[in-house]
Amino acid sequence: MASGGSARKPYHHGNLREALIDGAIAIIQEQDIAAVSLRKVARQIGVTNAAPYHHFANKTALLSAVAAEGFRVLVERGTAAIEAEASPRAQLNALGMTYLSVAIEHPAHYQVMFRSDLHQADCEDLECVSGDAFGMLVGIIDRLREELGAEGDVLPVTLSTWSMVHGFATLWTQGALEKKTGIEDWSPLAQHILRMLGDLVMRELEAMCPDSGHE
Amino acid sequence: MASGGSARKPYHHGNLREALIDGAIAIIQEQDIAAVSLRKVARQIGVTNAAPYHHFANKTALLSAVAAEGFRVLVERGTAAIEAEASPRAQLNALGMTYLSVAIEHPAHYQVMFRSDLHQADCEDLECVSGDAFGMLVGIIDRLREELGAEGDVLPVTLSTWSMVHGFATLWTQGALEKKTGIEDWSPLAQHILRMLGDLVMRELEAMCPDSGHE
DNA sequence: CCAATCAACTTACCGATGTCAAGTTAGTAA
DNA sequence: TTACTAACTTGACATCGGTAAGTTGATTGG
Repeated sequence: MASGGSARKPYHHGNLREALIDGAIAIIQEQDIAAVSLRKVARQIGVTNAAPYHHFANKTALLSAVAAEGFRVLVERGTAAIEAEASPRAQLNALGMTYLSVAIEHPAHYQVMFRSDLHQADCEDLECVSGDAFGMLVGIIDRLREELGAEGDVLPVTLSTWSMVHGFATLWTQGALEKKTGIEDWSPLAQHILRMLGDLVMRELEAMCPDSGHE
Repeated sequence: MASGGSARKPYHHGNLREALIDGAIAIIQEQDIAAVSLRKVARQIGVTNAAPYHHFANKTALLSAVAAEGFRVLVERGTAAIEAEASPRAQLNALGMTYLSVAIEHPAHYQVMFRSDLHQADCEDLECVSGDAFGMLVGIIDRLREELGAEGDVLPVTLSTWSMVHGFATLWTQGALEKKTGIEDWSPLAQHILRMLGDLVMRELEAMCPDSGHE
């Protein structure tokens, strides 16, 4: 939507929807989820209270869009990390570190992604792109299974992986780990944990091979 | 509630502090964190807007007390579960299931426990009792280490355990796992994951034994 | 028995928020 | 030019967290 190239502020913003998403993300990055209000975002853009309601049904709709944008970044960076590695095992590790980097570098944005109480009930876009993110992990585990010749349901292994990485991310971003352990740098600890996690996945999948001796 | 035996509502409530905590928990159980407001809690108890401020500095102080109460329940049930098992390995599994039961049976209360943005900055009571909860896990891992004769830093193993269980709890209570997998009953899946996690802990600790062959 | 004290509670208010109804503006298509 | 419509504004409502100042009533010292 153009609305003319004049320098004076036009009646129609021209790109309010994206501006609202960007504005909300900016507040989230610089401050907090609690600091986000529709009125403040609108004010910063130079538009009145009610203007956002012509682009988002309510606050949760805007935050759903913010969450979706976060998943989009996660998928983008995750895909790049996966493609940079050859073996599925290395890909799993790379995806884990990328996931944690995204989460810990943008803690508030990460929280919006997983606080379902902030989301609209049935936001197709969000469900789709979060599904894509989950799909990256599913894909790696599946390639690993093929490589090893494992048979059976890999869902529990997949979910345990997601759980551990997500748990570490949330505990760290909430400050719980730093407070309890005094550790300041998350990266070495994360590497250690991802190594253990990778071993777990490998062993579980190996145990699922027909010739492994286990049932 | 003491404050004289007359049936008429007395000016002094007599036990407002605990009534506020119980009222907030009730709203959290029946509805949502977002449904909790100081005014609504006060209203249900039959007291005015400003009354809670004589017992709690602000809303976060009340929610910190609510969170602490949650950790107290967790420690109580966790301790009972641990004492019901003989081997550290079984204790680890029992503590995991108890943790997940508490979290999933009271999802909103569990969120309050780990949403540090809802807590007061330096709530000694909360830090103390949440430390006790972490201590249960630390204790089990330590007994396991002694039993196996492992040497070295067990913190990474401990944190990976906490991460996985906490991650599963948060993903489940946010509805992410149910939505992504279609699984309705968390318990069998949790048992499977806790078994894998127990194996991970055992193997890592065994690898830390002086005679294990690994460095 | 009385007066002083003090914590517990109330009243009245402030600014901010999410949301809505109704009106206004400005592009666009006939 | 006219009609239509999406985008935006105005103004309002109920509710919220929080504060200042006043009121109540139990306790205590004399």
